[in-house]
Amino acid sequence: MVGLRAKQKADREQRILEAAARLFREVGYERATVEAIAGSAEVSSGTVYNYYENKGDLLVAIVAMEVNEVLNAGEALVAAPPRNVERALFDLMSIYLDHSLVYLSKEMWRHAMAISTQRPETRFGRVYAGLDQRLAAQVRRLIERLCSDGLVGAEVDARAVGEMFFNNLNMMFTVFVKDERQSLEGLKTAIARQNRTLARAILAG
Amino acid sequence: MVGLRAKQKADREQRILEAAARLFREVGYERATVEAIAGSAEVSSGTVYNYYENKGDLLVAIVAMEVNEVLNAGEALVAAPPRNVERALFDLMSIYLDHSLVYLSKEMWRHAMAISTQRPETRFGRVYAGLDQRLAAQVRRLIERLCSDGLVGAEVDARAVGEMFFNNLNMMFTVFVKDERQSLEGLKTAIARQNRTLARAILAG
DNA sequence: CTTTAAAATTGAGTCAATTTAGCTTTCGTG
DNA sequence: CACGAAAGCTAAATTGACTCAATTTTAAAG
Repeated sequence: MVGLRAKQKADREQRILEAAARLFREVGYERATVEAIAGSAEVSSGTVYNYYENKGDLLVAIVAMEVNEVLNAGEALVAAPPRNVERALFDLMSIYLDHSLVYLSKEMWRHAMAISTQRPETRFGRVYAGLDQRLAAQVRRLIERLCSDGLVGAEVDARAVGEMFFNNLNMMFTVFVKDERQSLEGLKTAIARQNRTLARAILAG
Repeated sequence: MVGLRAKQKADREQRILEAAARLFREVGYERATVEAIAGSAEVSSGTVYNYYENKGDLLVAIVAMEVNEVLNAGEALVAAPPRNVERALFDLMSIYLDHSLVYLSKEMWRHAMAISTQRPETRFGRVYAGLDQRLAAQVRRLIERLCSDGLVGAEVDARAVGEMFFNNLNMMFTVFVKDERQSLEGLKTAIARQNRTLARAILAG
């Protein structure tokens, strides 16, 4: 990172992303036109497309920040999980959920999910799917860890069970962001109830 | 349904829907322009908007046909399920999945899912969510039925368990339609594996 | 300090969904 | 049957994401 060009480039890229993040939150993803984002970052709309393939890429950059933070926080928990299966699951999911609306509004999540579904083969789609997979893998590793700690029966198919917990979480979160009225607390309570049966079933002994 | 106007109206609506279904399949949802659909139905693009709020509404009309058929087929199974929990679940899910690509391509499913996520408050979003809920309810009722048949333990939280099976199915199906290479057989095998642990855990006795 | 080529920016233009304004057809009524 | 209103149609206008050819800026060499 030397030379005027490199500095200006990084600067502009940053300004564009900040402008997008602010406008997405203020007026929503759809009503934030690329023109307005460009104007707010003091560049032309064409320049936005030098840095980001399309409008959605601006969104995935924000989602990636969000998910990377919770993945890091989750890693600490997986390394030393509570010695109680239900509690460990609840704590990990709480890390994900409590952080989920810090950078992104529900509306932004909806658009991010929609684009990743609509265009799985684009950069956006692949990045988003990759983030999802890393979350799923983390849940799976928690189960595996509890298994090797002897809290979960050794005969349990940790992979299958981990996937099921994650898929259920993911779908519940999807329903959550589609409903502006639902609260995070309500969501967490519902998921805890759903997890209970399976969590108890896999207890060792 | 009397008078020239009413007849023409029904006729046009039908022609537009048929043209849309054909073009969506032939060239894909995105490349099927409203202009082309209108042309194929021998009306102007503005007329399409008299019958359907937007392009997505054409898609939801097709999805609704699809889902209603599997709901009916599923009802028969719930009324007299196999006397084996894993088998009953597998059979119900097979009804859903085996039928899933009859009217809709994967690409059409992706767009349907995306739009319902993006705009949950529109007619499309509400209709789609309603169909999802009816499917979820059917899975839940299967569990409840197996419970009252004595195959599933009476202490089991049938609602929570049913939701978990359905959410897992739904998320696996979402991943399936995002990947053109994945086969229906592969999907069914993966889901059966995931279901196994929970299905065995809720057995009576 | 020029020159030059590569890199970056710009904004006018394209494309497809949706909206609109005005015209045409149908229908009920006297 | 003729009239006015309502319903429905169409072509044209609008909108916003995205492209691209022309222009400007930068950095390196002489």
